[in-house]
Amino acid sequence: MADKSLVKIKKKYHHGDLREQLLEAVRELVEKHGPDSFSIAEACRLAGVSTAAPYKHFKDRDDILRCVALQAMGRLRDAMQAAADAYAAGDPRRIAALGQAYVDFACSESGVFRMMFSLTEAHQNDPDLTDAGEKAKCLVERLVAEHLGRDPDTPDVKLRAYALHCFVHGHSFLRIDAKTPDDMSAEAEAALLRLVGDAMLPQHQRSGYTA
Amino acid sequence: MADKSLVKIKKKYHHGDLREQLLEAVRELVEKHGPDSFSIAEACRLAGVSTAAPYKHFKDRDDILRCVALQAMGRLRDAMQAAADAYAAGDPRRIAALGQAYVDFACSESGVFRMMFSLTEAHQNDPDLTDAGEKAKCLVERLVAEHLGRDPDTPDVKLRAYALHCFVHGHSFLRIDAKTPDDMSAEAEAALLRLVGDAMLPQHQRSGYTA
DNA sequence: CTTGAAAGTTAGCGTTGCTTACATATGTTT
DNA sequence: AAACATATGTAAGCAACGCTAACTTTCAAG
Repeated sequence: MADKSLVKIKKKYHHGDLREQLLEAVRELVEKHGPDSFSIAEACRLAGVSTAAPYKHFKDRDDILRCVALQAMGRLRDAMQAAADAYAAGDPRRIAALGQAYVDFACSESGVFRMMFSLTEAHQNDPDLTDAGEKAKCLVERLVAEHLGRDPDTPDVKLRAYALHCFVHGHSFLRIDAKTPDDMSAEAEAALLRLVGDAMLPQHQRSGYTA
Repeated sequence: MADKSLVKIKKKYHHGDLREQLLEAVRELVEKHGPDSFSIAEACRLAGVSTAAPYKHFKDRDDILRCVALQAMGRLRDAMQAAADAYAAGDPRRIAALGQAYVDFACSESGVFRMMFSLTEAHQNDPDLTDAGEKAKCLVERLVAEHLGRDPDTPDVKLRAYALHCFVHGHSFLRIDAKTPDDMSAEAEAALLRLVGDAMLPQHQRSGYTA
């Protein structure tokens, strides 16, 4: 019997760590039941706490989702950074690894990934979220610029970085929606990333790497 | 005072056209309040009907969303077909127009577009929806094959068609999430589509067209 | 006409998000 | 140690929601 929940139910009157435990509970529920059909009440039951308790730590439902999304963006950015760090500057595999990290995150946390991009208008203008998004964009632009051997502020570099983002973003969504052709294999996916990388980053082809 | 609702409230006991009017009401509400925060009850109020009435026409909430999504996919496909038909076979602008139609649909109906791709697992395996998706995919593959002067069943053609789909899909999502760089202008968007088209469809560059 | 199906209604159940009022634990001050 | 302020929990309750059951109205076929 696999109970993989990381949420500990409380023992004492004061939970001690309810805020984090609630976020974790919501994360698990979003992952299990999808972003729409989760309820605060269910998360409370998971944490063994009354349904009014969350409102000592969060403003409302949207605030909880905002925090979960914020944590997720942090994890995504860390994963991308780690993937990029695995290769030296100038190595063309660096960009592919970055994209692969993005896709892998979407697949392994499809619920929260979908949630991150289905937030209400109230969330759209949230400074924390837009900030995290901006940082991720800069990361990609820096790597693309480095890869092309150009300045990150060039319009063309920004456009190419954005195009790559569009691609991995779209592919991520199509994958978790199971709309990718005949359940694409890992090899086919790697080939796809390579094809797009080669097509969008001309420098790629002239380098000495072949992997 | 602009009341753009197309929903007519009922006059007689028997509405006469409740099913379609409900779908229209839901479409408007999804567009106005987002895919998550709409309620059947509100749609009923719009149509001037009791909250129990919808269940004579639909199984449940998910069934309603399924039908709205199905109609939307029809509209999307029509728009893509029309865009493609605007140019002769072999004209490179054809593919760009196809992509532009996809993006335009996403922008003009961002609510339902988002909804189409945030359906529950129950929807994922719905034959009608997967069927509509399959048809759209074939349309793209046919045009890409035609454009490359190759057979639509080539793995490479399918891969390139899928890559293009990923790109426009991702761009659409990023646009309606207002995550596109500095509110990209129409010209910049056209340049983007051209860049990606040129990069992904080598034949493009060798053709005589310059637009 | 009668009658039966189709398509509405009202009433109500259980769940949800959230608020208010109250209870309990913790830490600081005196 | 006593007392208070603060943080954090509970209990009870409201309005809205999705959905069902049972009843009523309309319409069309026989």
